Amino acid sequence: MSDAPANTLYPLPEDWPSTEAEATAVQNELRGQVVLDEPGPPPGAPLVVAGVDVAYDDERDLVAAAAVLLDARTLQVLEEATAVGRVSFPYVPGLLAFREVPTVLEALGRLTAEPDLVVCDGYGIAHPRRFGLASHLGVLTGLPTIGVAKNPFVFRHEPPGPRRGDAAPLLDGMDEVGRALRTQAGVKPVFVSVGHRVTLDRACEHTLLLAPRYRLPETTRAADGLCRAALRRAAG
DNA sequence: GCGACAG
DNA sequence: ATCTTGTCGC
Repeated sequence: MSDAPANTLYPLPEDWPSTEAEATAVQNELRGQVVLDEPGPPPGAPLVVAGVDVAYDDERDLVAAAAVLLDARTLQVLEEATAVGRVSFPYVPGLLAFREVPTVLEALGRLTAEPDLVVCDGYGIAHPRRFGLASHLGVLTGLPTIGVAKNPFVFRHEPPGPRRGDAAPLLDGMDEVGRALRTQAGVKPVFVSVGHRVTLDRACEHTLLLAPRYRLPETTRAADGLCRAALRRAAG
């Protein structure tokens, strides 16, 4: 019972860093592996989309991750997986991946099917070194990924229009690295960016299709509920 | 030096 | 992220 199934599908790199200096060096090294010239899975197609999220109990040094598979067309949950581990990295803005990725990879590896797209909490290339959580998870798994964040990070933006689907660019100089996207009329936008192997246009289309009723994508909502439950179960 | 800062 | 009750509204 104490032996978890080996994660041969999405192994954690052996040179996983433990200091901030090592972590930023890893980001600068891996950022070149992000693929930005693939369109990614077509929005509206009968895809299997994964949502991943993590919950923490710093007091007990516990972290719980969840990976959930949804039918992109019906938004019904197809499969759920969780993993519990120790908090291995402090929260440092810009280094979130080193806190979340190890346990997320474990949860993803426990799924019996591979998703066509992974939706992450946080940013992809809209990041100080263009290598946020979603891009990191994409490069390590090879899967198409996008980031849907709840709050602004390093890039400012104009307020998007009031209607569902309205968006405003997150600009890094001349580059549009993400979008503030209104998923519900009159509700605070979410912040979408490309992770790996998906265009920004499609990332936003997927986000809208996954959020027909609430501000956040159903993938994120499902994963959030599951990792919180897993954490409570692990903590007591 | 000071503030800002995904989860 | 997390600490946290009730309350307004569909």
